[in-house]
Formats: sequence, C-alpha cells, structure tokens
Amino acid sequence: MLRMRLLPHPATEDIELTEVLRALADPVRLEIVARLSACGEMTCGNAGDHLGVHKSTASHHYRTLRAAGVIVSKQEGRIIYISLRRDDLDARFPGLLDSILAATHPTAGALAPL
Amino acid sequence: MLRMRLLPHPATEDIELTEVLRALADPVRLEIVARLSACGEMTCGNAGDHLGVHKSTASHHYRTLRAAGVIVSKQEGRIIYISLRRDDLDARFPGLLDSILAATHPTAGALAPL
DNA sequence: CGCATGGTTGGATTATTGTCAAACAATGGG
DNA sequence: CCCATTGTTTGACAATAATCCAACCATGCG
Repeated sequence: MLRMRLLPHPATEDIELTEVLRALADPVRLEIVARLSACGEMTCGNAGDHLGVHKSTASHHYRTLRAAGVIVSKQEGRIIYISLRRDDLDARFPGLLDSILAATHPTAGALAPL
Repeated sequence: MLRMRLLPHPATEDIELTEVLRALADPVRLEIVARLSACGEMTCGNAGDHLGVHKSTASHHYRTLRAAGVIVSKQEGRIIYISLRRDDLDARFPGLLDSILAATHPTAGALAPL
C-alpha cells in the first residue's frame, strides 16, 4: 500500500522561539539540521550516519527537533523521511534559520554531499 | 578612585555558536538580552528587576551570558554595568542576534523603557 | 571605622538532558 | 508466514542546569 503518514508536529504558529533555540543549541542536532539544509529530505538513517552517537540517540534528537518545530517527519513504508521546516521557520522567525545555518558551515557547503 | 574594570569574557573569535544558542535558549536570559537591546547599558539590578527570579539566579544568568560571549560586564565602583556585545556577535554570526531579537518582541518595543 | 548597597559565590535541591543498550514495533520481501 | 530492515521506546545513568537561600565581598558614604 505504501501509505504516507506525517508524524505529529506543532503548527507553525505554535513554534516557540526558545524551543527552537534550545533544539539548535546542541552540536549533534545542529549537524543534523545542517545536513538537512544541504541535502534536503533525508532518511533518518542517512541523517544520523557518522554522527558519533547511537541510533537511538539520533532518534531522540529527531524527536526533539520535531517537537520544537524544526523538522517534519513523514513515513513511507518502513522508511521515515525528515526535512527542515524552512518555510514555517522563515515565516515565524524571519532570518533566524539562515543566520544560524550560515554560522554553521563557516565557508561553504562544508558537508560532503551524500 | 572609581577604577573601571572589565570582567573576563571570551574573545570575539572564541564565541561559539552552540554556546550562544544555548545561552539564549532560556526565557529569563532572553528577556535580559531583550532589555539590554532596548535599553542599552544597564546595571545588573535594573536588568534583573521583575524577572521573577532571585537576585543570585539573575547573577548566574549574567555569568552564563558573559561566558557565552553575549554580554560584557564592566564594573565602576560598586555598580556593574552589562551590555550586549552586539558588534562582536554581528561580526561572528551576521544577522543572528537581529533575527532573534526581532522574534523576541513580536510587534515593537514591547518592554516598557526603564 | 561601621554600615548600607550592589552583586557574587557556595551549597543544596530539583529537574532536564544526552547517552547507550536492549527490547520492541511496523513494514515489506522472500 | 517468517525474517531482515528501519526506527522508536523504555530504562538506566551520568552530567548539566535552574533555582533558592545564606553567606560573603567590595565599595563608597557618613
């Protein structure tokens, strides 16, 4: 069947600044967000590869990012794809994500594309 | 004598993004930063007034903000003045502080000036 | 000097958080 | 129907952090 399912995440207007900042105030989560920014939609497996943390730890980070409104997860079959809520974040906090991403990879596309 | 003394704080190039985000990912500290942005230089007493936290708690927050490179403290006599390191933050993470401050007070100068 | 003022420091406490490991769950393929 | 694949959930644990209270400290003033 391959039904597509969106995992629960906050509405745009319910995204809180402090929650977003707290979600991004962690090196691992910041790296995940940077990867998503560079690569677009990714599976949890790809996003969490070579992060230096256990699979379950990465999963917790996805939950944190999703609860904060930073990413959205959609499940297709066995695979869960995650992606940045770039438009929602831009609408709610203009310029915030861009400035953080710009600060994340100092020079250019620092992350080797998958 | 009234000697002026700067309390220790990190050099501009040593300011870390995750540290800044973590420092700002707290409602109390975010409010302090918003006040400093609105009012400029303030004493610790003024910055911490009506925050709903104990005097010593506010002091801990100043320390956190200073250690992260967000504010700078200079002592004149008995009084310690704190202010935003706006230029340093802008130089290191362009647009970051502005976007956060813009998201902090949604409409305009929300905080009643002292 | 003695004292009030303005902040910091040092526990103590309580709550969060980051992490791993192991078990679990859902899904699609043979 | 069983099994491998993909992630999540739960439990445990160590580290961090937010807070208050009390004590402290430096400073300027009388």
